[in-house]
Amino acid sequence: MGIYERKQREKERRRQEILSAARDVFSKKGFNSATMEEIASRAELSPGTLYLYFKNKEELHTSLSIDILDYIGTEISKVVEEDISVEEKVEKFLDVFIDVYDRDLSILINLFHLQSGETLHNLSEEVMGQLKKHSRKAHQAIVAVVKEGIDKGIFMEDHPVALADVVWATYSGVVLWVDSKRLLNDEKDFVKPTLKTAFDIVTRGLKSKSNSM
Amino acid sequence: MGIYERKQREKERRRQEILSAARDVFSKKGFNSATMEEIASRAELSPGTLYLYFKNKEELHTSLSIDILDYIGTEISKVVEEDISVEEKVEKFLDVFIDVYDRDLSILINLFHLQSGETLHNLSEEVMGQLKKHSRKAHQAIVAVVKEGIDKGIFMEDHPVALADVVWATYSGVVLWVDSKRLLNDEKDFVKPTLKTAFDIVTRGLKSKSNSM
Amino acid sequence: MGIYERKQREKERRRQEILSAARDVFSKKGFNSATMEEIASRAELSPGTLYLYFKNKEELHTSLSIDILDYIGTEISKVVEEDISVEEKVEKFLDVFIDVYDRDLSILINLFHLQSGETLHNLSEEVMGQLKKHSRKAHQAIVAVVKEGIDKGIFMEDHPVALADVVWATYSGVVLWVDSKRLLNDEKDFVKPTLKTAFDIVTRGLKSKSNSM
Amino acid sequence: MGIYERKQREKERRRQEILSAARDVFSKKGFNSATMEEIASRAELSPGTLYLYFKNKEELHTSLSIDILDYIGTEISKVVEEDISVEEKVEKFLDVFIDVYDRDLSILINLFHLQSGETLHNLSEEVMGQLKKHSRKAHQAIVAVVKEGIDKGIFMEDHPVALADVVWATYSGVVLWVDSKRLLNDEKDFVKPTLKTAFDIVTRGLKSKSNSM
DNA sequence: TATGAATGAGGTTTCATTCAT
DNA sequence: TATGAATGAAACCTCATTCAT
Repeated sequence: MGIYERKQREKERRRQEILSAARDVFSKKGFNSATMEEIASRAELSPGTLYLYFKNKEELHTSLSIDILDYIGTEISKVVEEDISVEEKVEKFLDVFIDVYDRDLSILINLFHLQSGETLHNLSEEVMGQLKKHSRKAHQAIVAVVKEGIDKGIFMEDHPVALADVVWATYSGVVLWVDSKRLLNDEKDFVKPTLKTAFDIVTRGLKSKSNSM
Repeated sequence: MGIYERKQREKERRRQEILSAARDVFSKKGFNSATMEEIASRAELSPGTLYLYFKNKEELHTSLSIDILDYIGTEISKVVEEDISVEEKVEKFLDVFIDVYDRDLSILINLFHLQSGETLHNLSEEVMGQLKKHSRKAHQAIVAVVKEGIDKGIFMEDHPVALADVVWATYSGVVLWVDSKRLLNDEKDFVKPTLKTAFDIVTRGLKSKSNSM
Repeated sequence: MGIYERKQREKERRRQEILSAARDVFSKKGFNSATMEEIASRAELSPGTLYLYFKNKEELHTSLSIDILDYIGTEISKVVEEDISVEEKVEKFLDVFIDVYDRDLSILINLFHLQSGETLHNLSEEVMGQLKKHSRKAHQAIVAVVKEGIDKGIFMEDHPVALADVVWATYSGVVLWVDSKRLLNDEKDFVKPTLKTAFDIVTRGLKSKSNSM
Repeated sequence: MGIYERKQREKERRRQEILSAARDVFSKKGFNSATMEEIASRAELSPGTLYLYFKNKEELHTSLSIDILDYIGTEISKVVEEDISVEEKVEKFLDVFIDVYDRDLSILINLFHLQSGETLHNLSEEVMGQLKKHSRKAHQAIVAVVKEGIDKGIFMEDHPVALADVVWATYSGVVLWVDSKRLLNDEKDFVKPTLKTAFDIVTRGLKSKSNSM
């Protein structure tokens, strides 16, 4: 391994340390209340160093979302290629979502909150591009499966992109909605069963072309 | 009209003016970038006056969400009592949602973003209570219709609260997701058709008790 | 009683109500943290009304000090005329001071804090004049007794004004110092015994002309 | 000198610069009218920097008092160990007090005003602790000398702590009282002669055990 | 590359005071 | 005389970001 490579690797490691510290702090405090100093201190670095790796606070925050989007995209894409039925694929999607939910709920919520007009400025072209790329990757995987379902005559014939949107929207909607119900009413967490119910309903809905309304 | 009544009415009018100004500014700038001074100036008032009507910035912001929640709850509740079929009621829900979407997208998005841990502090008991009250009202109306569907043997038998969650989650999920796709990819706004598709699928899913997977 | 007189009396009563409310609030909160609104509300008046009776917050506060100075001056002056020995008069001074201390420690402390450069501005000529008048009245009573002591050959011969200053300064010094010790160290209140000790020492010192250092 | 030491020293120097600027501004304007911005500007620093060295305005102000208390405590303690008579020690106390008075009257007054309930909040544990420490140090030195006087049969037998309180109270009382007379009546400053008179009287009082009242 | 002290703009909020009624 | 809604100045303090070392 050349000296350049070693340096690159070292740099990437440091970057990950910062992201990890940021994840902790953003999760605990939320975007506004989290301070760059606390993130730096948790990463055992000085504030200034953060800016060698990330353009600004916004971008550091977004990078976390990209990471999780990347994970979702990768896992979902794997499902597409598997040699199983369409129904099983949809069920595997659910597994991926539940897996992500378990990994880091707060970042997931951040991800859904990402695009509120307010947030999408200040991002560098590169970060913006990555966001798009990973977002599309996940979405297209879902589209592929929906298409397969249509092609095989299992799913209703409709615009597959819109159907994929529904799948994805249902996912994010359930996570946000149930989480907010929990916060508002001190109810216990029931995201997972609701996600299961939602996917059942949506899958049934997708399949019910024959006896549609 | 007594003098007390006139004063109350005047006070309420002023409150609405502030809310209106706040709506404009929050929509344009987002919560953080919006300043109390700008809101005050748009309402043609001094900054101090805002604090006679709202405890702080947070609460002013939340009051906007409460307004829209109130509207949703009221409109949806009306649907429940109407003398139409369950399927038509669900379609009317969709109309309400689309109506709200048309009225004020940005505040709607704010509403969905409201409950992110970070935000739920600093709210006075009263505002918090209202938030809960209106939120429940809307939800319970949906539950009522889902129950009616189950009772009439039209919808699959399942926990109706969870089913109502799915309906609501689908709604908020579609709005958020499609809006974010628009922002991210400069695509055109296709929230409404996607909402339509989503409600079709969910309604079919709910009805497909006989030929479930 | 004419209508004018009745009005005057009514006005004075209202003034006293405000002063009483102000005393409570200033005592509890201190000058800065006390708000005109709280004082008004406690006096069951509106904020604006306060300004019909007092030029500003500063002056309202000072009026309390004047009241207590007035009381001290009056009581001390009575002592001067009494037909008792000089030593007994000094002891009666102590009684007056302890009496005042018991009545309203916080206003007493305010009185001593009154003159900190920062405070003496903003006072109307009239209030300023009253402050001087009452302050002098008390002081001169002490001077008179000290002079009597000197004349009767009981007290050391020295500038009687300076001696009176010492008496007065000892009084205020003990109150402030012991009170601050209490606050700082959570000790119990021992102002009264220390005042007694202080007056003993000072009286002895005043009398010890024969065996001076 | 190591790099760490140099940094420490630099930091302390900066702290002193801020204290010095604060002293000027507080003296001129009083606590409330002084602004952090003016202090910063006089120290040729930005407002934010002040908060790197002091938690808040309150604490910056108190730190000035601690400095002067420290000085008093140190100087008075020196006197205790000297090989001179008790009477001379008391006279040296007076010198210390006059010295402090000359150095910085306004801060001295601040010191006496410090403990008025209103002020003792907002102080960090550390600052509070220092305040206590230095306050005690000075007081205990006086107690030691009073005890010595009692032991040597020079001073009256009484609770020495109370006697020391009287000494200290006399000092602060004279400074406050005479200063306020000056402000109120536009008289000239006669703190020093009055202090001298007061100490004479108190010392005589302390010594007059034999021919007490 | 890393530091971390310093920056300084700018926001929220308070509250004494005013004035139209 | 009394009201009390409105004012608006101004203050404290935070914290993302920079830059000399």
